[in-house]
Amino acid sequence: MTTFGGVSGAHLKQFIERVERLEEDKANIANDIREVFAEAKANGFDTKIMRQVLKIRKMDHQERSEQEEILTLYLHALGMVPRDDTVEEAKSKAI
Amino acid sequence: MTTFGGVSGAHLKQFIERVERLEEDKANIANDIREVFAEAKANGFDTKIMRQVLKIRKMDHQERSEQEEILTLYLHALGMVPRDDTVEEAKSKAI
Amino acid sequence: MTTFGGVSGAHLKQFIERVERLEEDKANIANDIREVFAEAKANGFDTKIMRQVLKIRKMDHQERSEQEEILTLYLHALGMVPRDDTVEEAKSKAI
Amino acid sequence: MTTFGGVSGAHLKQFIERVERLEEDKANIANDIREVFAEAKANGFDTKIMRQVLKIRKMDHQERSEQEEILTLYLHALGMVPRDDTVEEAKSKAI
DNA sequence: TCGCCTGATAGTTGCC
DNA sequence: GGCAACTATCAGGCGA
Repeated sequence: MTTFGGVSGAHLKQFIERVERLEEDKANIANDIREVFAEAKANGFDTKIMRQVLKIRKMDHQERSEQEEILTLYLHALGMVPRDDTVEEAKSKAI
Repeated sequence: MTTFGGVSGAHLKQFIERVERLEEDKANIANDIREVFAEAKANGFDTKIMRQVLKIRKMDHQERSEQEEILTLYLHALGMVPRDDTVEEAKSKAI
Repeated sequence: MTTFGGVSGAHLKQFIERVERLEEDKANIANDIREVFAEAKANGFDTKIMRQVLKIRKMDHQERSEQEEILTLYLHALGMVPRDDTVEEAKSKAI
Repeated sequence: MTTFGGVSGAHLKQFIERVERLEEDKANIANDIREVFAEAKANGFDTKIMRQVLKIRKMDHQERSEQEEILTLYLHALGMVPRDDTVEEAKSKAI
């Protein structure tokens, strides 16, 4: 294997190309999102407001995640290591 | 269908949720990219250099795209509306 | 000196106004640029092509900068901390 | 003079380079602004809040400009073509 | 002239 | 904690 200063060129190339493929996928999805907004706009929706809605919903989810995290902390503090389904159960009750 | 102020809630919800699903996919891919960098780092590669390599490769691609675009612009400016294969031909000569 | 909550109003005002003056200068230059484009357009030049030319020239400069940077990174990675004139020498050979 | 398809290369080059010089100036000013923020930060100011202050002041100016514009419109509508100092006088009274 | 759309800019998040 | 990449917002330019 070709190496320069102890660096494997082939191995490096693998990593570089994996990142490039993933970034291509990410760019494609970004395009898809743009298309959804365009379609919504064509249907008379205000994209700026849609973005605000998305932001608020995201914050809600984050808040919920933080609450779940706090719940887990409490359970640990109480010596009650939560099984996943316990947390699920607790969450469903909390809703 | 339920509407508020002439806005279809159901229709809007469709768009919002489509965007949310796509953004979730995008976030997952961003995570994958982070993991690839972490793995490369664990294999002794310098992520700073990797990022630089990626940046240069990206700029190369962009520059090629830009130059193809300006070629098309020139052809239009000269009244030579390019058929696709004409552009392909010109590009291959330019290389 | 007047302070509110330990914040010096006068001192803050100095900074704010310096930024505002600079932003005014920046806006003026943006206007100058617009005027140059308008003048070029009045002389029959296609501004779209001009912008494309500018973009490519900018990318050329950036790419050169990026490549110099990665050369420096590589030299460091190889334990060859570059003196400035060494880099200059290497770059001139690379050209 | 060299021309391609009726396009003067030399003339175009003049415009391109004028724009590039102006953009360089603009970039320099942007750097200056960044330095002012850095200096303010080093003096204990919160740059995020500073930016908000700047935004609010900018909106105030815009609001004032709009009011001046409306005043001018009214004066015209009344057959009173405003001399500049008249407007200045009216504005100072309005404050 | 108005609306769209792309490019510039400001803000946020993640990395070092 | 500072810095850089990325994202979202905004304004100017273009075409209908």
